[in-house]
Amino acid sequence: MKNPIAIHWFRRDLRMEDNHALSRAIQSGKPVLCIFIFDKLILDKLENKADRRLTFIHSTLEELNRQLQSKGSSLNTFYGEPLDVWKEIVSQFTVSEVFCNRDYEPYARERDKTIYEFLGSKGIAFHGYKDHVIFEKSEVVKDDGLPYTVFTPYSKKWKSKLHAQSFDAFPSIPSPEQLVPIQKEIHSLESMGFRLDGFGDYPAAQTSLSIIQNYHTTRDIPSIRGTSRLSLHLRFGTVSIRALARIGFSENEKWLNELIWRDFYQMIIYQFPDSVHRAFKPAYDRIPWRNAPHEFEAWCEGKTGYPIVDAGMRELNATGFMHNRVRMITASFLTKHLLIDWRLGERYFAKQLLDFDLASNVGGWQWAASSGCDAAPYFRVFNPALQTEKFDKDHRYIKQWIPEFGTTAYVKPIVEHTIARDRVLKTFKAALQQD
DNA sequence: TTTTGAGTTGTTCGA
DNA sequence: GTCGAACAACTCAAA
Repeated sequence: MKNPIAIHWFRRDLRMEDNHALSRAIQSGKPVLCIFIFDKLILDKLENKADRRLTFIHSTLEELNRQLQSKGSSLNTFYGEPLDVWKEIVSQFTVSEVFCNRDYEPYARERDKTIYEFLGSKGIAFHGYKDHVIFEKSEVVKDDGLPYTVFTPYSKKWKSKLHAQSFDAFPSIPSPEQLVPIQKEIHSLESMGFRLDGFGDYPAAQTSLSIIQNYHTTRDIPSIRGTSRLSLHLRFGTVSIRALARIGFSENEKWLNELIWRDFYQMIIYQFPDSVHRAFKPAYDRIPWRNAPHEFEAWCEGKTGYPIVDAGMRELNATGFMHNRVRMITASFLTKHLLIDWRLGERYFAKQLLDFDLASNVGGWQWAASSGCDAAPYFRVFNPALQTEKFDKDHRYIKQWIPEFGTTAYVKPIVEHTIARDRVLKTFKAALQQD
C-alpha cells in the first residue's frame, strides 16, 4: 500500500501564496496533491462556449500548473460531477485528508456537505478553512448572538474585532519534497466542449496605491479609473483578502469599507440563503412587476434611450465589467423605471459579469430594488439625467460606449422619467400597504 | 422591557 | 442658484 497523501482542493482560492487551506495541507506533513474540479453541473449551464470566466479560470490554472510543475508536481484537474470525481480520486489515490477553503454560497455548501459525507464514509477527513473573507459566518454578530442585517453597526463591530493577526499571511508555497511527484497537463477547454474567449485582457491582480488612496474622491466617476478593479481577483481568489485588508486598514478607511461590505454580503448569504431567490423583506415579493419582454431586451442591449444606462449595459456586454456607480444606475432603472423584477436583472448580470459573485450581486440588486437588507428606501429613484450631471457631466463615459450619442441614430427614450417615477411610487406603495 | 437614535451610494419641491 | 424638508414609516441595534 502506498503512503497516504493529503489533497488540497482549489475552488475560489486560485493562488499559491497566503492560502489558508493549502498551508494547512502542507503542515499535515503528508505529500500534498493539488486538484481542481471542472464542475459539469456548473459548466453545463454556461450558454456561451467561449465563456470569459472559464477562460480566466483556465489561464489561472495553467499558471498554477506551471508553478507546481517547476517543483516536480502538477495541478491535477478533473471534469465531471464533483461526487463522481471524488469517487474516482479515492480509487486512484490513498487519501487520508482533504483540505479546502470554505465557500458560503448555497450550491457550494450543499456540494461540500455531500463530499464531506462521502469522504467520511471512506474514513477520510475533510477540513474546511476560512480564507475568502476576514470574518465569516457568526464571527461578527450582535450582542444577542444573532446576525446583523444593517451594515453600519456590522461594520463597527467588524472593525472592533480587527486584530493584526487577521491580516497575517499563511505560509503556503510548498517545497518539492512536500508535493506528490506527478506531472500532468490540465484539461483543455476543447475537451470539455468550450473554447478560449478571444478578449483575453483581464485587469491585473494588483492595483496602484494611489487609486486606493484617492478612492473616496474618484470612485464615482465612471470615465476615470478610480476603482481598484480587483473584484475579479477577489472572486477567484487570485489575490488574498488579508493582503488587501491590510492595505485598506493603513491607507483608506472608505476603501476598507468596501471590503467590509463584501464580508457583510458573504455573511448574509450564509445566514439567509433564501435571499438568493426571495426578497429579503417579504412584502416586496408582492410587487406586481411588469416584466415587459421587449423592455427587458432593450435594457440588456443598451437601447433604452437613456445614455448613462445604455453606456453601462454596453460596457458590460463588451467587457464583462461595469463601473460600480453605473451598476446602481442600471439596476435602479430596470427595477424602478421599467418595473422589471430584480431577479431578471440579477441573472443577466450573473451571465455577463466577469467578476460575478452571487452574494454581492444579489445584495446589490436587492439594495437597488429596495427589497434588501439595509436597502435604499423605495421612493429613492435614481434620475438618470441627474446622475449623468453629477458623475459624467462632460459625457466622456457615455461617448466612450455610445458612438451614435447625440445623433439621430440614437434611440428615443423607452419611457418618460416623470411618468415612470410616478408609476413605480404608486405601484410600490400599493403593494407594500397590503396586509 | 422600553426607549431612543439611526439608517451606503437620492430626488423633488418650494421658499 | 441654494437650501431644507418631505418622501413613509419602519426596523434595527444598543443602551
